[in-house]
Amino acid sequence: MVRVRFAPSPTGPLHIGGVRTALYNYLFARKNGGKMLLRIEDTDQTRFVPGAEQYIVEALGWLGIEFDEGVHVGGPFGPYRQSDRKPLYRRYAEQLVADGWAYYAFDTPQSLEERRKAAEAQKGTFQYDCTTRMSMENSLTLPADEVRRRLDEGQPYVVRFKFPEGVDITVHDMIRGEVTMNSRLLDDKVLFKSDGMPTYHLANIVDDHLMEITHVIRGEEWLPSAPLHVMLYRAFGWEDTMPRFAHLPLLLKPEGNGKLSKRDGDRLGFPVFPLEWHDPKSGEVSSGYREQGYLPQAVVNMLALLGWNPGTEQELMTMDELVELFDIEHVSKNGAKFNVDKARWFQHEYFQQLDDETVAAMLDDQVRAHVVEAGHDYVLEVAKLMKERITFPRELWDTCRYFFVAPTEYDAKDVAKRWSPDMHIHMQKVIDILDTVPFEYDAIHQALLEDYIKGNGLKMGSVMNSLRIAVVGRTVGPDMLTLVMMLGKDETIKRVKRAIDTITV
RNA sequence: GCCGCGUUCGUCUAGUUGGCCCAGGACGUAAGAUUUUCAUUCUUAAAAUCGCGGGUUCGAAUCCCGCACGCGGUACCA
Repeated sequence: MVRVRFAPSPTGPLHIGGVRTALYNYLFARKNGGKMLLRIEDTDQTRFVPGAEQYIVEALGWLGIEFDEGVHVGGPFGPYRQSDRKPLYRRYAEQLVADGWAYYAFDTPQSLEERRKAAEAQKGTFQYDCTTRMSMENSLTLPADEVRRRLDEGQPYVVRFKFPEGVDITVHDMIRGEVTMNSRLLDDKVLFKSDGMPTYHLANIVDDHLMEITHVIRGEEWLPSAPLHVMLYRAFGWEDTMPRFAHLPLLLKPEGNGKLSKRDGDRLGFPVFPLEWHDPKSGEVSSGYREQGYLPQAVVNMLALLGWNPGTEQELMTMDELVELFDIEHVSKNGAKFNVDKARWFQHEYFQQLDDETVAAMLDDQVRAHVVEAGHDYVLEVAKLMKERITFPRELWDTCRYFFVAPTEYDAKDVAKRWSPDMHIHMQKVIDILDTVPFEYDAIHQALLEDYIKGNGLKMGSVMNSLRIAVVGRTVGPDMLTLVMMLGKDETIKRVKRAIDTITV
């Protein structure tokens, strides 16, 4: 039975790279008929941000990434929040010490800092490892009774992993193959902090083991510490049930280099967060995909293809199709630069798939927000007609407004281009035609386009676009006569009259 | 510095066992068609000496070695 987990730290809003990690875990679980769980890794009390956990749950819910177990839905392996599991970790740390895999260290942050400074002064770096541990204050160098005494006195200590010297540790990564590192270069990582909380490394291994996780799919930033994790499984004697690892490539900035960071989003004009985030401390607001009007399916599809592809030329996939097609072996090894244009394209594609009724409802909301008087009952018709030129819901009002309110000003450039001095005469003729000819599409088409414009050798582009300026305010929009039919005779004539009176060339 | 990972059109990528690749698709860009306009749509084009340099081979993007560059890690953060 496949069991995977998404294990974010509640230190702020969920980054879009984290969302992708969650998505890949989800796709992998579903594809293999396994379980997906959400575990909150809040072992760093100093970085805890209120609301972050709720944000994570809400964001993933919005995107349709569902969990079988987790902090918000419960489950047989709970609790799923590491702070709620706090009492459990000390025992494991002590077991490691008892078995000789770890030791107590009493070095203060200041003394550690001094060692680092001293090393730096000699152009070296200090690392707490097999070469230095015997010159530090720990249970390896202190007499046993002294260690006992300090512990009994309640002196602050940490538990460090005692990396065996000179062993090659190989991590079998599902995406990268074998990655080998020598323990000589690895440092004695703190497993248990002086505040009584475990570090990521300890908590992660203990919980993954206890929760019977079979596959760990996480960001590439964890690859360097993967050997430590492998060693921990060995030290605990859990190597036979050790999960398989997959380290995902990072999401990079669109320009330049480097990891996509929280600041890049608004600077570059696209969100890096799924949902808008209001920082409780600074009050700073970061935009979110949802608030920008992105459809969750578009975000999911776009994210899925950033670092993975089905091996075919298919690019548009529903969540179900992604589940069906997903294959961790097809995840690429190199980092992917985030591309805003592609994100917009996905959004446009998915917006087009929306029901006319759905789009109409969105439009209706915006119309109500802008127009005081009621009386426009063709919202659905407008939605049908205008949908294809919309990417985001928020564009609805701006591109459709002339269906609901008459223009109050006329685009100067368009006027200069299309409204010739004799246009007042032609527009007056348009009014006459509308007034006398039966108000039907074909009849007006015949009278205006065929008989008047073509019959008199006038320029179609000039006259029709001037009419458009009069009715719309500028030279954009759908078929002119369709628009006129929708607005009705009176409203159209009113608008043309006003244009004649207002526009001076 | 040290360790690790990576490197195919501007971007995301196809290319899994070397020949069907003088490298395919998509986004974006350009041109054209359609539309009375704009957008949509459609067609076409430009765009990668496969990071560089060696090698192996009849033949390499694909295998080997070296180098360069980028990124990640190097915290009592995750």
